[in-house]
This record gives sequence, C-alpha cells and structure tokens, in this order.
Amino acid sequence: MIRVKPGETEIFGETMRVTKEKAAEHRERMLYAASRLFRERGFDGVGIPEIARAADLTHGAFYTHFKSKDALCAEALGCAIDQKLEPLARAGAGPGALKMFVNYYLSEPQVTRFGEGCPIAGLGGETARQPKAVRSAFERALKRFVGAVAPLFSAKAAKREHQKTLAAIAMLVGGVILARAVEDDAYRSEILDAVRHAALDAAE
Amino acid sequence: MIRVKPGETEIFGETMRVTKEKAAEHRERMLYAASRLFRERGFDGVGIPEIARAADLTHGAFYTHFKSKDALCAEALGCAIDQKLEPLARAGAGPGALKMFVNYYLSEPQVTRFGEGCPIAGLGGETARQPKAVRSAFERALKRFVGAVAPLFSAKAAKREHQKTLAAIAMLVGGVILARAVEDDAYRSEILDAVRHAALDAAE
DNA sequence: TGTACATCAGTGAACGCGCGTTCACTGATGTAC
DNA sequence: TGTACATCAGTGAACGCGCGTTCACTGATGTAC
Repeated sequence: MIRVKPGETEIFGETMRVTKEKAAEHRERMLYAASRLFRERGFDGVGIPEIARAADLTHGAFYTHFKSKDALCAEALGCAIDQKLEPLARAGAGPGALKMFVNYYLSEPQVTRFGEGCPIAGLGGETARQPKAVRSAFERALKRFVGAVAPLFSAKAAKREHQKTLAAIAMLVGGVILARAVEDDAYRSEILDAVRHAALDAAE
Repeated sequence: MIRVKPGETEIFGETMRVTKEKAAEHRERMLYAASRLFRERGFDGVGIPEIARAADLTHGAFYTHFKSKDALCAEALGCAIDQKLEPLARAGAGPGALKMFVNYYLSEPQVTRFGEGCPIAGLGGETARQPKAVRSAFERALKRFVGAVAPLFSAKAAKREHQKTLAAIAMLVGGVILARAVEDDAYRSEILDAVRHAALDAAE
C-alpha cells in the first residue's frame, strides 16, 4: 500500500538513523518507562504511544525493539523485579534483615508510589488475565522473589485477635491472587497449601 | 442533533416499553452479568455493550438503569460480595467453621472460576486504580468480608519453613494490594500493621 | 584514509477496531378521567 | 370498566476517542573496497 507517492512533499522528522549505542539506550528507556508505567496504571492502562513518548520516541520506533505489547509486558515484569531485588540481595540475611525487609515492603513509598513499588503486588491481580508469555514472566519473577526472601525467615510469637484476622485475610487474598496469576499447577498448589496451613495455624 | 428525520423509513426493534417488573428484572440481569464478568475479566476487560448483551438488551438500555460504567462497577462489587457472604452467614461460627471456610476459600472452583470467585481477590489489584466511587464500594465490601470472617478465628500452632515463607509472601502481597485498594487511611494503616506483625510473628 | 552504498532505527500517516456515552425515536405501559 | 394520552424502557445509529499494529519513507550509520 503506497501512502506517500514519490515526489510529493512531506515533512519528516530531522534525525533518523542513530548509533547502535543510542538505539540500545532507546530500547532500555522504553523498557524502564514501561516497567514504571505498567506498575502505576496497569497493563491495560498504558498504551504503546505513551510508553514511546515517555522515552522521547514515537510509537513506530517501539516495534523495532519489541515484538508486541505483550512481549514488553513480560519483559517489563522481569525488569521491575530486578530493580526490587537488587537492594535486597545487597543487604544480605543478617539478624534483623527480616524486620527491615517487612518494614520496607509495607512502607509508605512502597505502598503509595505504585510506579516504584513491587510488581508482584502491583500487577499480580491482572496478570491472571494476561496471555501465557506475561504469566510465565510473572511466575519467574515471583519465584525469584520467594528465593530472595526465604533466607530472611527463621522464628517468633503471636498477638491480638482482630489484627490476626486482618493479616489472615490479606494472606488469603494474596494467596488467591498469586495462585491465579501463576501458570505452573504444582506451584499453585504449593502456594495454596502454604496459605491454607498458615491461615489455620494463625488461629493457633 | 437530528439523526433520523421524521418520515424517513427506519427499522426499529419490535418490543419497546416494558412493565416495571420486567424493567427491574432487566436492571438486575445487567448487575449480575456485570458482577460475574468484571470478576472474570476485570473492570477494563468488559464493555457496556457486552454487559447489556449478556442481559439480552442493547447498550442504550444500560443508561436508563445506571449513571455510568463506574457506578455499575461500584454496585457490582457490592452485589458480588453479597453473593459470597450469604452462605458464610448461613453456616454460622461453630467449631470447624474456620477450617471449612479456609478450605472453601482456597478451593479449586473458588480459585479457577473467576466469575464466581471472591471479588476482593479478583478485583482487589485493579481497584487501586479505579475512581473514588469504586474504591469506596470496595472498601465497604472488604469491611463486610472482614466482619463476617472475624468470628471464625480463635487458636492453633506452626509448621514447615518454605511453606511459612510462601504464606508470609502471600500475606505481604495481599496486604499491599488491599492497602492500595482501600480509601480510608486509618484502615490502610490497620491492614499494614496487622500484616507487619503477622509476618514478623510468622518467623517465630 | 576516502568513497560508495547497503543497512536499519526512527517517523508519522493510516488501518480496523471497540470503547463509553448521547440521543431521536418507538410504542406498550400505566394513569387520569 | 372504557378511553385518551403522558410516561418512559428500550433501540440502534452516531459521536469522539484511543488503542495495537503496519508500512512507505528518510537519512545517518557503518561497512566493504
């Protein structure tokens, strides 16, 4: 389909091809913008034009770097979990590390600044309705998250009643959201079993 | 703006006005369809035309019953939580009620059949990005859910390590999702505090 | 190092599509007499 | 109970809009000689 006939005067942008370095940087800028924007507004809440704009490019350039929006969603999940796990890995698993992590995870910025928050929490709900590639990426991110947090756990005791109910409900809700988001049936059962036992044990 | 000039021949549907009873039934059909479809595919995943179609109506009829899509989203949340709490209230709080509830909540149908599942789990993630009216409705639903589940909790003990990590992560994720979805700052703090303490206690 | 030219990152118009909402119109319901 | 007519639930075309994706085209980069 010929849209612009040769000879017709058309105004085009000024700079076109760009060094390989610049191109790689453009790709990275789009990926980081997507990683932030998806967490902020959800997969359905951000379009390709906006992501390209956030990286100072036009939507057409997007497709030289990514196969599709779904491919970007998947890659953005990995990028986001990388960002979140980096400081966790650096902190190590010394005494008090669990407390620091839990306090951080539930801190004001983590909870209110969606774009910089945990992608598991921010996108876990809607991931269940995303195509295979995105769900796979989410599952990989979740497993890495679990792997990074596991060393922090060892031992402690119980508190008030209403608090325990609230915490148990957060766990039930979180459990269902994670189970739904995950692809691997065995892993789903593992999550559900863990939550089931913990919820029943929480009632001591 | 006149679209159809008087005198022009236009083919219209056959039955138009309907008894008040029928109209009320139509409204309810749309509400139930929305309650199911939103849980299945998310607020952004279903359009007014589809909801109307699911209730054997056309999209125009929708606006005689609901002010907007947002208003429907809010009302559908209430409708969904009604459905979920009804059997819970009927079952009462006898011994073993907690176990029954937890087993039910994490059961195959509850987890895999989104449309009939818990709206807190199914829509909690994206509610955080919805307008005020929807978030208020979600908060009301959550509080009713907590109120209904609270009587089931009393006392028990602990188990394996990896399970505890998984359960704690489900709780953290669930906690952040709920905290983000809720409007009332005090309630958000309560949720986060409860999860914080429970997560730290889980490490015993 | 200098020149010729193929490569390809980026542009922006255009595609088909479905969204939420509005509105002129219809005609049975339901009411006033 | 019977008649006249206002009400209003429902229809479907149309609105403006933004989406994901494609593609003809540009022109600097990068390479082959």
